[in-house]
Amino acid sequence: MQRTQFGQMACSIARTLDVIGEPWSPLILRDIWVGITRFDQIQADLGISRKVLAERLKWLASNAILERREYSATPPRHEYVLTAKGMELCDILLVIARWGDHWTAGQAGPPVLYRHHACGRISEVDLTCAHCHQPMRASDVDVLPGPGAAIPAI
Amino acid sequence: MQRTQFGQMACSIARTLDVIGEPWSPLILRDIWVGITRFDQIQADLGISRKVLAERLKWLASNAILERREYSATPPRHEYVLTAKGMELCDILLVIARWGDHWTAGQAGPPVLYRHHACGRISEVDLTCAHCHQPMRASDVDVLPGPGAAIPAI
DNA sequence: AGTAGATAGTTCCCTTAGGGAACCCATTCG
DNA sequence: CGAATGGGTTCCCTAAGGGAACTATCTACT
Repeated sequence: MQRTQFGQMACSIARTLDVIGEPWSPLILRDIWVGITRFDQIQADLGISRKVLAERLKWLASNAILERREYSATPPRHEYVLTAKGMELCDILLVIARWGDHWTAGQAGPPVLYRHHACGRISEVDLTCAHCHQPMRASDVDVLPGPGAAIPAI
Repeated sequence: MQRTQFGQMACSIARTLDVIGEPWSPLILRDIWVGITRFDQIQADLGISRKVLAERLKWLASNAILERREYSATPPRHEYVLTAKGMELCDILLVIARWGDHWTAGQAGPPVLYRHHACGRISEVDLTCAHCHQPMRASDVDVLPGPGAAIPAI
């Protein structure tokens, strides 16, 4: 398909999508996040083609999102674990899941719930301002060119 | 490519990706968010194929993310505006951009900055717990099956 | 009147990425 | 020994993305 590469754009969104923007990547990340860490487990859970799964895992590992770790030498067995960089990517999943819960769950209710370690309650994320701690949503901000703006694009 | 449809999975992440998971969709959303709202403007800004852009806009409009609005009758001219549902999707972009700023910006610095309306400062989002208002990151939660969990998947 | 330009797409062909099944190889279990 | 498990790789087929050309409508200029 000779797909356009996003990595060279002067845009943090495009550059992030270059890493996890391909179909399946976020779902693979989700599986590893919740503890589905082995090749065959992920393949069975998602129903993804083995070929595509192998490609994605290799790509994510080469971008330091995942680490391929041997947990048994004989027979050689591997699992994939998140790096710190990869764990921070999962923050995005939390926000994606919240939108899906709000807009696509229907009367059945959300498929999963999130329990917050700090307070022990079933909760959801709020987006707040790092400075004033008030809600900070997409509709609450102005977007301005920053120092890395080669071209005036986001 | 006979791509697998995510919409039927019992997973809010998969269902959200079914709406905006295809390549380009998040970047189209971003453009409209920051005020690039007309077909040719978006096409020029992103360098996307006109065919794919037309397909994406039609899909996003049919999913009530965007609205196609006539802003001039003679000649007939249209722009695309975000619905409330679409504006909430942009919250995801805010978090995606934060990750990109942290991990891909390099020494040039972030390409764009975000000014928070409430406090007027250049800031970034924090993810906090809706209950206890402490930080709530992907590493701070347990994932449990919820009422809509047909299959025990996230 | 004729022509150029802007807007918003649609149509065409070509290449390549994803799907799916089969295959491979090493080790361990019964 | 044969079967099962884990972790992939290889093959072919189809459909999705890229890119350029084409269409259509109205406005503005010469």
